[in-house]
Amino acid sequence: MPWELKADRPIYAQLIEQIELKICSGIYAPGSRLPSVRDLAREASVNPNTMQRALAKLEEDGLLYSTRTSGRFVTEDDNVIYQVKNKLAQEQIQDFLKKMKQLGFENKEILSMLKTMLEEVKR
Amino acid sequence: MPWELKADRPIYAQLIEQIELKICSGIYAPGSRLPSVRDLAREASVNPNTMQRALAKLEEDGLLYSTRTSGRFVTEDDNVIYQVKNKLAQEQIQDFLKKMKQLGFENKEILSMLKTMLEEVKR
DNA sequence: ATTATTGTATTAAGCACTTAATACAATAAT
DNA sequence: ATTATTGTATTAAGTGCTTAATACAATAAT
Repeated sequence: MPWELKADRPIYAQLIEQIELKICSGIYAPGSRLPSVRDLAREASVNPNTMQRALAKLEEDGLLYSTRTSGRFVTEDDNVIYQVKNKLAQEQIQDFLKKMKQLGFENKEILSMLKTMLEEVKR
Repeated sequence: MPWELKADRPIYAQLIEQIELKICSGIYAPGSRLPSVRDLAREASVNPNTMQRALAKLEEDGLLYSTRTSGRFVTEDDNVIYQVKNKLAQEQIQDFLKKMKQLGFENKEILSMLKTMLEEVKR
């Protein structure tokens, strides 16, 4: 999964989101080591400072921790990850429902449109 | 519905979205006149230039049109609105599903979580 | 005709984000 | 001990967003 960075939002915020996703989905496994700031920055075609900023935030949230020179690691605490994963999911659902209702769709419509989309994606 | 503007994204982009929503949901009815740029800007606590920028974009998309001095109006073309409404809905659904899958949820889970949330909101 | 209101354009300043270049601090590897 | 790699910090410059102040253009209302 490559890095997807759009210009309509601060890059550091997008980096936070995408790294969060990779941790919650297990792509970055608990306890595993991340590439170095410099490597991650190169990978994402981003300035190291920008990547550092994103990582610092995730560290603040407890998803990552860093040791002085051996690198930066995903937390081993499964519970922290689980909590974040569910928090993000709840937010996604609520935001989605809010937007759809603002657009003027009813619960039934939302559900049926979603089901339709799920069927289509299967194929 | 008041104006909700967060600091994590360009204001003009948020204005575009929210006005789009109001048009698609009929809060701003087809053919109806919008408040003036200055009034809208005051209403949203935003600089007139910023509001102007958002309106210009919506005009470009065909949702609005302006006459020199009698103001700015929502298009009378129901079809244009319908198209935009559905395009936005499709985007919402796809983005939502993408994020949820990246988080590691299966179709079944997504559907059941959504249903649960819909039940809760009812109350 | 005059006035007020509309959309529109311009210029300048402040701010946050981003990049760039560089340096320092700590320690694992040698 | 030395070296390389790690995270971290600093300073400066460029860019885009936002605000502010102002002016102009067109026309509906009077």
